[in-house]
Amino acid sequence: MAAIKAREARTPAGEAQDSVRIAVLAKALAHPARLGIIRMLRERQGCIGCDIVDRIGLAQSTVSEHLRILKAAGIVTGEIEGPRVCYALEPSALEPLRHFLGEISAPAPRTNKS
Amino acid sequence: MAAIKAREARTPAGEAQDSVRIAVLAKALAHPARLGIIRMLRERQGCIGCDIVDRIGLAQSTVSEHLRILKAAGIVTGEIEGPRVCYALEPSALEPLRHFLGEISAPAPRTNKS
DNA sequence: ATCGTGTATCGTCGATTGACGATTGATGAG
DNA sequence: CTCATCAATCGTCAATCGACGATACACGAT
Repeated sequence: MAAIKAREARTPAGEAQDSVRIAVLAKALAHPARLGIIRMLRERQGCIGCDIVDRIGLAQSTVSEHLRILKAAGIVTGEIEGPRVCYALEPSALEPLRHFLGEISAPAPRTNKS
Repeated sequence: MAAIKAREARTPAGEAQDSVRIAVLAKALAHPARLGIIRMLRERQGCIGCDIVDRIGLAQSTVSEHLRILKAAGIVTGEIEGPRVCYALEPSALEPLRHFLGEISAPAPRTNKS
């Protein structure tokens, strides 16, 4: 997302790459409106269209933008269904973030580093 | 973080408030540098000071800012220890986010709403 | 008391985000 | 065909973010 100039950051390996992926997921969750959309999709699971706009209480274009971000992160999918679109949750997309949270809860990773 | 004008959003209850809290946590994780700091604190768990600056490869002021954000979210604590500061992880602070992730993985909440 | 080291804060800058209205694009109904 | 509806995109604007250097602050050592 910004590449970070990386003065000389020697991040261990593909860890940086992994961090970017997790950061994208976290950023997708970093807005109350998007959390509301996710919660709504969980309740009335399956297809929903413009109902989201009513429920969330933001302009249609704004909601559409939030949906775009969620889709870009892979957290929701949008299947075209006639004139409307059927949005659905894709919980597995959050696996990397879940894994990260699990990691940092672990007491000690037994790292014999330095 | 911006109050959202809330055209008329009738969010169920204190759910909005909860969403804000989770959003703050997610936002704190939404940057590769901050994820790197967290990972670093997990490895060399316990006190660390300016070592972070070296490891991350960003300016000292920038790292300090990231640490401020993490502290504001409650994810890390900074205990003053003589001339330096001892940072430590506070994994429990992420509990709301963890709970949210667990929720949306659940197949169906059996909500008899509308 | 002065110096050096390690942190925090300030001020600035460009880039990004979030919100909106207006417009455009599909698609099914009449 | 024409119309209505729903979704996506465009353009704009204020606010926030992320990075930096410079400066101020705190404390231990000399």
